[in-house]
Amino acid sequence: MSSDGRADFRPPTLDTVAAAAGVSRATVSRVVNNSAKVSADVRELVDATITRLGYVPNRTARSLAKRRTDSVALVLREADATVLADPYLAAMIIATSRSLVGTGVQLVLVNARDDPEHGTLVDYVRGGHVDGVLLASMHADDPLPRVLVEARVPTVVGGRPERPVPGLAYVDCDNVGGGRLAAEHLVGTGRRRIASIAGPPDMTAAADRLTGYHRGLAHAGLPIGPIAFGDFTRLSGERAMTELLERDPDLDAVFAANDLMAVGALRVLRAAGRRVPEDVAVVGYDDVELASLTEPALTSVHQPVSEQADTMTGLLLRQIGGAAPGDPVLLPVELVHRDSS
Amino acid sequence: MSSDGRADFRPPTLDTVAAAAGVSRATVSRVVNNSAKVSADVRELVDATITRLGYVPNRTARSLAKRRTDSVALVLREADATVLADPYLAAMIIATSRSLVGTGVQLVLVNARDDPEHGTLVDYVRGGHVDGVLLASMHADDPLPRVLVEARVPTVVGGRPERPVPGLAYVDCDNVGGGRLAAEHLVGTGRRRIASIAGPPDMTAAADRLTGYHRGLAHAGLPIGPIAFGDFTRLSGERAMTELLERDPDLDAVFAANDLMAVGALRVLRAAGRRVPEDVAVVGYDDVELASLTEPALTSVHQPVSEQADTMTGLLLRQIGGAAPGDPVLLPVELVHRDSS
DNA sequence: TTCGATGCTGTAAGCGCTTTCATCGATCAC
DNA sequence: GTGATCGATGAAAGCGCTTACAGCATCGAA
Repeated sequence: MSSDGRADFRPPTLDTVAAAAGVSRATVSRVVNNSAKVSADVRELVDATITRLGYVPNRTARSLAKRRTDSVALVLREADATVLADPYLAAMIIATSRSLVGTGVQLVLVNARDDPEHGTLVDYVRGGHVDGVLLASMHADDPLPRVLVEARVPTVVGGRPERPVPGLAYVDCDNVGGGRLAAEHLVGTGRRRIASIAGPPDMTAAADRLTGYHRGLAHAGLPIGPIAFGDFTRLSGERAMTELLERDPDLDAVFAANDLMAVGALRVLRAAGRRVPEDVAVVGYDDVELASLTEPALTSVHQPVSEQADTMTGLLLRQIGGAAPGDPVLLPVELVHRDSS
Repeated sequence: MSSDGRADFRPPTLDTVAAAAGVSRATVSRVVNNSAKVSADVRELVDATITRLGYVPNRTARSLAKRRTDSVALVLREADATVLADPYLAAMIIATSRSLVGTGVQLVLVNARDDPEHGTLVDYVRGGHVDGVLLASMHADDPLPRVLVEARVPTVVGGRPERPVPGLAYVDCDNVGGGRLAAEHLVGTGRRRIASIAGPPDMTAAADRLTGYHRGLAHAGLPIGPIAFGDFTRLSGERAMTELLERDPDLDAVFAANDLMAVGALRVLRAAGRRVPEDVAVVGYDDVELASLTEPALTSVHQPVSEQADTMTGLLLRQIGGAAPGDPVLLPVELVHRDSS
């Protein structure tokens, strides 16, 4: 009665197949792995037995024997759900998943900030359940990349780490260039009192965009307008925009460090009776799908998410294969002009 | 030279620790697993040795020995990126990830439609790299749930499967109720020529919403208005709305089976010179964040994503623990009234 | 005929961990 | 003092697979 529950069920193993086919385990293994040195008839026999028995190799056992799991972790370093709701991160997850298709490598999603102890993640990773780690959404003070490198875990970071870690590969988008692009665009369309909603200063992406934006203004000989900081959420964008309007009611443009905050700005501007783009031009960043759906549609700096994901997984897999980490990669961005500017 | 690459690096094992501490492997294992029968001083000694050596247990080996991986797969059955861009799915991924935090169970993300052969996924899952499977975004003809149940893989489906599979647990939201809610709301606000943008008929969520919508209209004694089908993408929503306007230029309301399509409808309506909600009321479905960001903000049927994810993982973990699959769960939905209706 | 290739196949030693079972003092009741 | 009991530890047998290495025909060349 209680003995036929699924707990007792055991799928066929290599031994089962070997016994049924009258060959050795090794031979079956060779057939399964398409190893060359098996005669045609034996291979056929074994194949037949495999399908007859419905045998499926046990990946865990294989991993143990080969010391390789064929899976990589994507770890997101964000504390709360609000930030995780950022469509850019979602896009990153999906893109990463897609770029792994066909490689036989599986994606393990790890939300690390949520772990009770900090050590857990490193232990997990070092515990050998994944061959390598993709790191996204990092903050400046994060010790993780260094720890991983020291533990000799193949690692690729999405975005530039705060300070260089020797032997750490990363793939960044040209945030400085993007910020500058935004500034130049606004200047180029005649705006002169440009404000900015910056992202959290502890994230290099945010800092770099701000730097680029400053350079763009400086290059045009314009003074740096008021700046308010947000945390990449829409709500923080609304707060920042409100603050900016108070500080300079006559501003004629605003550059937000991501689209979500730009959307917040759009709302506040509308509520304050400003017309976009007539009175105030708005430029966002990321170019998530949302940007094309707002009213007016948002001009935004496009990030090549898929390309970034592809590059990251490519570097990681090469590293897992034994190659050196390789140099940092910087991907170009471009401005997508829509109705808000 | 070439012999000190990372390929040759081997982290300490149980044996290493045992030898260093002068005890047996078994004892170290007991300490690591907090098994009770270890004397205090030995435990202390072993703990010290562990930290000194920086030992981390190898999860793969443990999995093999315990026949348990402590990870589950979330498989998404969608072919192309467009559909995967649906924020509802993204929310589902994040929510699932979050609901697993603290359980010690890892999430493996599998995008199954992309696999070259259809069999691969089943093999992967049966291959024992995961203890169970969460299935999302399923289509009617999908044989996967039945296959999984037959292979005795603990499985929980998100959404109602097309036809009942004995021994298959699923967690659905009340789509019939939601459709009805939408219809009643529109009727209740005086709309009489109500059209609908339905989702793909091969997904039960879409079909059920349509059913509920029909019932709501029937209950109010209203005729069923024109219906156009989309595939849950915004573009398909635009196409559908265009078609509906042609078929009935005087319609005064439209119910879309998800928010993305509702957004598409909003655009087309605006382009056609209809005011929302004055001329045409619009109701969406899912209540993703986007719904509150459109202009006008979208009335939508709210789906309890987090609750669904929590329930699914709960059921799955129980099932992995040996419990019976349990009865299907139906979660209630509610209408969130905003400006578009 | 003999020897060395050559090509398959089997043997067996791991991979690093868990867990049962046996062992061995120490403790206790009598 | 004796046997029963108990708690802590070790020995060893797996978990299911890979992969040297060895063995054994078979074949061609000398």
